[in-house]
Amino acid sequence: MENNKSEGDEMEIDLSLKLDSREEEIEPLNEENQSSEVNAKTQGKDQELSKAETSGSSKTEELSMLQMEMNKMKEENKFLRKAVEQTMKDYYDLQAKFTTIHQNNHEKDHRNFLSLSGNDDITEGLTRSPKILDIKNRTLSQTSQELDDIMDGDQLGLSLTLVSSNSSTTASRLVESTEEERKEKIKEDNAAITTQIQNKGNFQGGLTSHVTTASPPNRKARVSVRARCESATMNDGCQWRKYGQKIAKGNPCPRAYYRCTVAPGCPVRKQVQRCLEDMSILITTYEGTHNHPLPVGATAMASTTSAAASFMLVDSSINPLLNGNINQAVNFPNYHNHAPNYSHHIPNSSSSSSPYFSNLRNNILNSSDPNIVLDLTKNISNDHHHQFPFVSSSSNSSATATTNQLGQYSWMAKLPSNNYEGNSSTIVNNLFTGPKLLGDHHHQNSSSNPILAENMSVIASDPKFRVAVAAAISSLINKDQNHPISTAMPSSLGDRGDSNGGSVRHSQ
DNA sequence: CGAGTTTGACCGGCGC
DNA sequence: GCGCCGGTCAAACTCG
Repeated sequence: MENNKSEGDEMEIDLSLKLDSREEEIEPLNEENQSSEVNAKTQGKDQELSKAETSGSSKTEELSMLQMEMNKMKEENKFLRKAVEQTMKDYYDLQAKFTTIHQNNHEKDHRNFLSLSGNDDITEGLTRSPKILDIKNRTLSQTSQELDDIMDGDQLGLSLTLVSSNSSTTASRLVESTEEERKEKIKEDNAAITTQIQNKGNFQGGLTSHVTTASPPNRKARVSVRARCESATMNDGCQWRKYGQKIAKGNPCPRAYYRCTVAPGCPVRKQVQRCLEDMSILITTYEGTHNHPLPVGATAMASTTSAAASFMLVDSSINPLLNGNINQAVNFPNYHNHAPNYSHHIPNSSSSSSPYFSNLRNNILNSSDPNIVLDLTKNISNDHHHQFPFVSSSSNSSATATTNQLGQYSWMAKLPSNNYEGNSSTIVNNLFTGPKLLGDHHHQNSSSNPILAENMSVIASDPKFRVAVAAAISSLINKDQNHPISTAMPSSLGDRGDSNGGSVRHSQ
């Protein structure tokens, strides 16, 4: 199977995802067709097997087997391609909104507060939006209080905080700080730009991203991920070598230093440290950009990383259509099947030259030193039945992926089996069926759409997703700071364990 | 024996 | 200038 190399180059995403654009053009996505195709394939496979048993392998059978393999790959490619396209499209939209907010407010009050509440009810979304927007015109303390109220409230589910700081706050200190400390930091920093995207409702996972910028220029962007992880490190699909360990001030837990060993001279490093307040939380900080193609396992997450970036950058307060609509925040394939009017912006394949990308990057990079902390630890451990089985079973993740590419999207496993067997489009569409469902879910009854609720929590609690989010942002920032040699850093695939794809001595 | 880990030493930035 | 601290180096060690 061949990669669509030209497209991969343009998309700035490692398309060892094996997209087949030609097939895509010839066969527009059609769920019914896909279903019938899949059925036909499975039937054909059975027939092939029986033939092989009776008459042995012949060339014809071999050909048909290969053809089936090819068809299967085409299906996967179709799905992945949709995912990438949707990711890019949504990303542009979100970036544009972020830019607008940033420009409108950074002069008066360097703080923006965007909210993506899980309530998808558009009516309520409209009522919430003015409230959120009004924060921008409040005093700093008022804004901080607002932030605290929201963060402390049960509505907190998914949040993104972008902090543009003039202080000398270092990334490591930021990592070490607790949630309250970070909030405190936000309060104290008059130059902070805070973008908070929230998803209330039953989204169990919390996600907080802080982009902290310090004065010294030319510092590498960093992305820190706070995630619950029992193992020493989280598997992000790359190979790491530990080169040091230190006891950092303020945290008796040693901080381990790793550097990427996938390619010699790769500048990417990461720090791993346990959270002082909660030893079950692992803080992983990435720095630098890979100077090599990512491993196959890592590139499989490339589309997810973009989705994650978009996921955090939605400005629901501007666009009522986006309000509380997780589906539009996360770029999952075929979304426009449900919201055709929203698919107005199919991304230009040259993302690096896109003004949207440039603007977004500039917004962050203008602050000199972007550091991002992704906190996805909230409410995750409290609801174990929402945990996706792959999270705790690291090796299962990749094993599933070999069965089906969809297996790499661990959150899909919560879908009804009949959908899963049907086709990927149905799976995705059922996963996020739009604002209406989400809103109903929140305001009416949690049982109104238990599948959706589970899927939401699964997404946020999946370590892969967390790392993917970090990778997306890190990649975005580093592309401007460093030479955009590679794709998102770091891609993730699976939890730590024996799935590192290399020597057992390779650290993850 | 090679690759990865451990751990004390070293270096540079920063604040006082 | 001095000390603190984060980050890195590299020799010794461990492991398969």
